[in-house]
Amino acid sequence: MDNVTAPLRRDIAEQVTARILDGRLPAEGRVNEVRLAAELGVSRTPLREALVELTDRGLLVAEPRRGFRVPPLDVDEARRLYPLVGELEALALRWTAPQDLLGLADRLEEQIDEMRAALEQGKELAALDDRWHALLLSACANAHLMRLIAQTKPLLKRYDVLYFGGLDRARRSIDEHRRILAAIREGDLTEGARWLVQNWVNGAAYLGQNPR
Amino acid sequence: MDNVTAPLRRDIAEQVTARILDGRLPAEGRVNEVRLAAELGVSRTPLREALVELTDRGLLVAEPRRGFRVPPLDVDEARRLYPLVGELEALALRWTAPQDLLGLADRLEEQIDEMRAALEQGKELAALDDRWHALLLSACANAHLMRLIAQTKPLLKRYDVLYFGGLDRARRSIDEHRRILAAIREGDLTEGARWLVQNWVNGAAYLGQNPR
DNA sequence: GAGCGGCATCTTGCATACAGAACATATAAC
DNA sequence: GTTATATGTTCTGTATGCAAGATGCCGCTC
Repeated sequence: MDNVTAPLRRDIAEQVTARILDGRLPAEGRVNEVRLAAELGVSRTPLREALVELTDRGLLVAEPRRGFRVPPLDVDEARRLYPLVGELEALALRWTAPQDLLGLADRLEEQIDEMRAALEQGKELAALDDRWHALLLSACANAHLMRLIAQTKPLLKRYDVLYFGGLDRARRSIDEHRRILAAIREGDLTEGARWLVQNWVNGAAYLGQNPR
Repeated sequence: MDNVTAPLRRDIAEQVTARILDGRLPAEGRVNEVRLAAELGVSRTPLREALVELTDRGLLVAEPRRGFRVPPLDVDEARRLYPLVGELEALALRWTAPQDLLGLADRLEEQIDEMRAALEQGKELAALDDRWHALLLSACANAHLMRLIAQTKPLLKRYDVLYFGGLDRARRSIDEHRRILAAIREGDLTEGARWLVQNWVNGAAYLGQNPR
């Protein structure tokens, strides 16, 4: 698919994103361009292009003459981000052709079964959950909406460390997925969208207390 | 407020955006970095940072080893963008504190009156319309949603040239604004959001035929 | 006349260089 | 002891340099 060599700033943006999400670039900390460039084995030029990109997505903030900073963790921000992603995904669901969704239904069900199995075995569900939502939205033709979703979701990952859902949350989420699937099979996308929003709003409900 | 000097890429991004919107950088055309940098009187480094930014916002596309291109005009894209902006603004309206909206009501009404006066004098309404929507959303506290809106709206401006609404559309739009304001005063944000979506969806309805 | 190959040129992508602003440390004044 | 100031260092923001891939032109072949 991608037969041409991707520009370096793409890799760099991913690596810097990973460092922000796992805390190697700590919240509130400033980004030292020369040091980071050295660690990544690249020069400052493509690094800065990547940093500009991440700034536009909200993963960094730029302060003139002071470079780039990792924004502070803010539970209030997280409580707003979960519903935002929920509404964006709901929109994408409502704007997907119902017959395309029906074509995905069997695979969506399979993945729900996999999640139940993983839950019983005590495995981590986050990756499976991401995959399910990605499949659900895979038929949405609104490229710009999909771009907004892709750019917003990483912001949430910063708060996964605060996330104390446990089994309770997992069971509830799987149940919500089943309801979304049922609504799709009945052709009621409005109902499906409602449960999709719920799925994300409930996610926010399981956020921990103020982290600082 | 902004007592520090803004980085050069901010100005450049604005100027390049202007050139895309008014056609000095034509659709389908490639961006020649050395020429554009010379015309703007800057070097390629901050120019490229600006181009990366605009690419992330969808105003440009990047092709590896071929630089940046202005994406083609696509009426289907426009027909999807108008409702998208509508839904985003509706979300912002629903997530604004009702009392804050009430505080804006008088000014919103004044601006509607200005628009009516401008309409009778045959003046251009686009700028007034932009200002009204900006005021309407000015109290929304969801920074990330506001960022998405700010990044998406410029994409629409590319299609203003295709826009043949005329007086009919203008009158209808002003009426929709009045209904939004009435809903705000009644405290019915759901109803206001519905009309706000309508306002944008109707905008798309006035798009011209296929441009190519 | 149409298609193809080779060569010169142009352009991008990345690396490096440099000037000025921000920062830190230490010294001086009170 | 605390605050202010001076100065050297660090870091960012922008400009410039360079190598490799893309583009275009010319002539050749059929």
